[in-house]
Amino acid sequence: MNKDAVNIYDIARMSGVSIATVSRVMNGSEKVSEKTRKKVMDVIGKVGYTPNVFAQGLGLNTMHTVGILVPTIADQYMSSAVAYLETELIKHGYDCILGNSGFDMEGKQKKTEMLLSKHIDSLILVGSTYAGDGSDTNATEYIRAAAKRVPVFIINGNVNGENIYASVCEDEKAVYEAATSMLRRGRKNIVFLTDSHSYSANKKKNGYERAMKSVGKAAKEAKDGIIYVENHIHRVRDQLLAMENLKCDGIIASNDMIAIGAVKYALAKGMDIPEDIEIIGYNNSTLAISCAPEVTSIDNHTEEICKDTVDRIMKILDGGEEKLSHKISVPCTLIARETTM
Amino acid sequence: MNKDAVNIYDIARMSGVSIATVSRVMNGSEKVSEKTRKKVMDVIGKVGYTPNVFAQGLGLNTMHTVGILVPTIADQYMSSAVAYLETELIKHGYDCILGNSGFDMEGKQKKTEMLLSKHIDSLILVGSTYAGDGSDTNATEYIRAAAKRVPVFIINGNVNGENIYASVCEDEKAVYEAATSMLRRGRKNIVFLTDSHSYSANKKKNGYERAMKSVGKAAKEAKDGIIYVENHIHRVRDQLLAMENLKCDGIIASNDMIAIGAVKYALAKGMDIPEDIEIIGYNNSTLAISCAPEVTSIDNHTEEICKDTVDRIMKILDGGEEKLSHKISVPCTLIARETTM
DNA sequence: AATCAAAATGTATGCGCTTACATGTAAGAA
DNA sequence: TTCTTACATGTAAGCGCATACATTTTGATT
Repeated sequence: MNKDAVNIYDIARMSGVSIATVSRVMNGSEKVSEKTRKKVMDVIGKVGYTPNVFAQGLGLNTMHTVGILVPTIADQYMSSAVAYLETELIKHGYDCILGNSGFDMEGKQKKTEMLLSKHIDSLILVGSTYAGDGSDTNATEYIRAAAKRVPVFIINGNVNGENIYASVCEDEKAVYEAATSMLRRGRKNIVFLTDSHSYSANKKKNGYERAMKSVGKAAKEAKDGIIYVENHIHRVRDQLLAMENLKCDGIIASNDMIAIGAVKYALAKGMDIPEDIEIIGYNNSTLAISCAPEVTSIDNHTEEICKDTVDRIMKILDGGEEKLSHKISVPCTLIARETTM
Repeated sequence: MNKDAVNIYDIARMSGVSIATVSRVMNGSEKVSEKTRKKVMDVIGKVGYTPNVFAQGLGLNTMHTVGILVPTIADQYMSSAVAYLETELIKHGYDCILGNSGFDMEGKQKKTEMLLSKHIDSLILVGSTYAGDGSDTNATEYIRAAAKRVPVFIINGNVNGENIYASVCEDEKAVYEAATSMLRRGRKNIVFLTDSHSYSANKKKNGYERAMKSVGKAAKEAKDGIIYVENHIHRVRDQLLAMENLKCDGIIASNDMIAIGAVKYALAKGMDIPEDIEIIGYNNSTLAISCAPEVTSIDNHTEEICKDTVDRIMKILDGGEEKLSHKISVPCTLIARETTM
């Protein structure tokens, strides 16, 4: 069906040179006289030749392509990250192939295989480097395997190993500070809502627990303040409404979707926001400002992290094997809105 | 960097057969004795051989890959469409390559080239088949060019031509009915908010205009009810607030983001929703329920359309050249929530 | 004009795979 | 046992390109 028809031999014949010369022209080699270059380019311009990437790849074993793996693209955070990454990669002449893995190990593994089989030059994993069930045992095994083939970059996840590089945001600190500021404003019962056991979710939980302990709560009490919910506005609301002895005046959520569920809960309870209850979301996504009241949220600088990640990829791919630090951290920023005092 | 090392010759040698036999085993040819098949599979299982897709593609000129082009993946509608498409394509053994084109013609054209150069078996365009400025002159030229190479499928867009297939939703009708129902409830001043000149946006505008005319409004008046805004919650709100002589008791928006901007406007004005003003969004996305009050929205059945599109692609790719209708329509559904009576 | 270095161009090989065609082999028929 | 046939396997060509190496051309120098 896809018939390119015109190949390098055609161009060579039509412009009266050898295929080597055509190849040189295509690749901008400097060992071509201006005259023949022009001659060849004219022919190409006329008949519209595009090199066959398969043939190129076969010889060079590279396709100038980066694979991006996300658990699901139908998520604000993921899709915006992909958009940033793609924009940045294009600038450097790289295309990207997307893999939508789902949250389960098997999907991730299969999609990683798929991407590798397409001879990507590097692999980017966005978020969720853990299996959905929280197990970590061999969850990272497939990542290490991938890293034997191409450099692997992880955005907001963490796996140590040869040829693996991570860019993370300081989630632990951000949640700790958010919780601490609530405490400072006199909140007594703060809970943390999350739907995930991902690396990043765990960091947030740690930040929450640390803040709770810092005001004298027992470890168990701090842990009990963590409530697992589904990543769905109405389900969060309903789950909280169903918890009869839930008494809280502060909520921190691991993403904005959940935070909005919390807002709906508070509204359903007839509480005043932020007087009766403060709520802080995460990711500072469009969702945060779509709600009324608009939700205070922690911005994790996705764009910055993505840009930085691409820069580092290029350092490895283009440039020499200059040593890169295997992990960099970016601080988060609290964006105050109407759900906090 | 990416060293597969083990190739078909290795496997052939290790299992004491010819490369042709290995190839037959890999491709499930029936002309292989059970014994040798097993022998080869054992070796493959042991050393982990994966065929080089370049080499395969060179010979076969297909990569079992479909290209998906979106103006931007950082958009609820687009990203969910991509997720549906990808899920469906995988089931049929096809991978997908994503192209993020931007809304301008040049980007679309370049990205289309990129995707085609990757030897996709088919191209899917999601939404926005028009140039951002509303011009249509040669906007569709690149699509027709692409269609000469592979079958092109358009989701929620419209281009006629050989080898081009479109799946659209009945936007015109949906908006007409939404507006009509508002009118029936006694609304006098209904406006339509949009940020786009896309095919689908134009259909919605037509539906609005038709509804207005049906209650005796002049053509000009109907046209004046269409207000162009930016696709950003706060900017929509501010733009509406800035229109001093805007008096309306009904708003229909071409997507949920804009609808929420309208909600914010109404709230800022101190209006009661839906008593003083009714608001209807479009796409029935997560945004619609993230707002308070939750926004009535028109569901355009993205999942259904995507599934259907993939089915049709497969009919063409796998099956024979059975004739497909070049355009199918799916009706929309109004999901009533708190912003309408 | 003769010489030589540098620049331009051409030739030929290999990348890993699929597949048409050639060859070999085992089972059934005579 | 010998021939036939169907089935199993092997051989080799070609997909389109980049590139090392070989060859030719150019132009500067003597």
